[in-house]
Amino acid sequence: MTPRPRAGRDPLSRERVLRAAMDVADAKGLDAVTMRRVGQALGVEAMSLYNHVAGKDALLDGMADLLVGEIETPPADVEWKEAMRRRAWSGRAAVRRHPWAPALLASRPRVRLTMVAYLDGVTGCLMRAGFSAQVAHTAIHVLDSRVLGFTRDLFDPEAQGLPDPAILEAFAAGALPYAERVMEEAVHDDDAEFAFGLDLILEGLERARDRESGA
Amino acid sequence: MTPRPRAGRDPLSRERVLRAAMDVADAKGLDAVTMRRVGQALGVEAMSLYNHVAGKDALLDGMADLLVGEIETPPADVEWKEAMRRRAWSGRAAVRRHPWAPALLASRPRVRLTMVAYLDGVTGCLMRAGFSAQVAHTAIHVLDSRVLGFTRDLFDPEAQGLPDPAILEAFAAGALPYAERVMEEAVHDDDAEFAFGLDLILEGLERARDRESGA
DNA sequence: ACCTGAACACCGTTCAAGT
DNA sequence: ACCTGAACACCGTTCAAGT
Repeated sequence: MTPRPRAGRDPLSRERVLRAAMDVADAKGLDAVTMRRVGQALGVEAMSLYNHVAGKDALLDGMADLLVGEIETPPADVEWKEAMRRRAWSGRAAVRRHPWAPALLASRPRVRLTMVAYLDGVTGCLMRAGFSAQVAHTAIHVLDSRVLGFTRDLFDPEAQGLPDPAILEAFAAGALPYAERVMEEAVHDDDAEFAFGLDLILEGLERARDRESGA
Repeated sequence: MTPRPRAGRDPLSRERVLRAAMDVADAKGLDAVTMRRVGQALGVEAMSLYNHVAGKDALLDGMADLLVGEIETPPADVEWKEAMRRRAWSGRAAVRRHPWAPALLASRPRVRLTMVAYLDGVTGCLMRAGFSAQVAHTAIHVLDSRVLGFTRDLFDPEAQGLPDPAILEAFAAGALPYAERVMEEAVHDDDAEFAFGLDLILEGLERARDRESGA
């Protein structure tokens, strides 16, 4: 006697809306993700989506969150290089599945909690392996742009506008311990970090070159 | 007796249209770049822009080109590390001036000639310093995402759709000699390159860590 | 509680018309 | 040769109305 949802169709949900949006993006590109078209993919009018998503912007944020969620998080006891490799390859595979990912992530005006959580995981992995907060911070900038390209100076309180309240809550709850340590312990000299990361890569390149021609 | 352009206003031009679009993006963000608003910034109706730009997409491509053009190209006799640093810092400064740059570059569906030319310059700098095409190729992937994030596998003929005819012309004219050598000489094993670049960075990080804690 | 239809302001683009 | 006004199809979003 419970009122059945209309003939054969599964009921809408935030999850289903976001998945449909990702499907549309996979099939026809990011620009094809319109409220009307996502609705159409679900057999529903565009306006129905607003019952499950605040608007287009929230829909895009939700897609970004699901995307970051597709990156494997290796258990804490995996050796650090192996863990970094798994994450990197997993992120790369996600971008392969969803070629619109870099454009989407680059277009999001605000850092999302999912992104900070992801970076917190990376930071933790490095710091448990003996990296200082300073070097871990640089490592993130170097490694991350390599895979997803959504790194900004997440840990610099002055670098962004008003942060997502959910991020502040997570910090207050102690849910992002490594991110917190980076904020407290690392010197936020953007230029120095950039120079450091750059030299680090350049030294690696030079060694690779000499190894190749020398041996 | 030459018919004067309308009272006081400079005549429109492709250059002026693109500059106005960049100004709008600088001031109000990339989403604010609409034909109507760019026209407004020039004191003109939106439809006038079509006399100087094929459409919105061409306008965005033009913005991307101007952006890449803002990156300094050091003379060929500058020592390679110094040249790489100058380019990197210059690109970084461009992104600082135009925060919408990563989103714009990530959103362009096709590689532009300006981008290939830029990468050709980088490749040349490295190869003149003794790098193999293989290592130079990897170097580009590693270095470039660090700064602008527009690297894709430019040199793999199968990796993209139909390339811009202007790019093919430039190749045919021998204007991109280093890009050509990379296409011919480098093995296009994307996975192997990714692994190599990743290990290169990881080794660098490990060394930085040991240097810090050891000394 | 969830979905809809009509409406509004805005978008890219076409085209015939102006000068 | 360049600019314009009106028009078209499409967009995100609001809101009153349906069930």
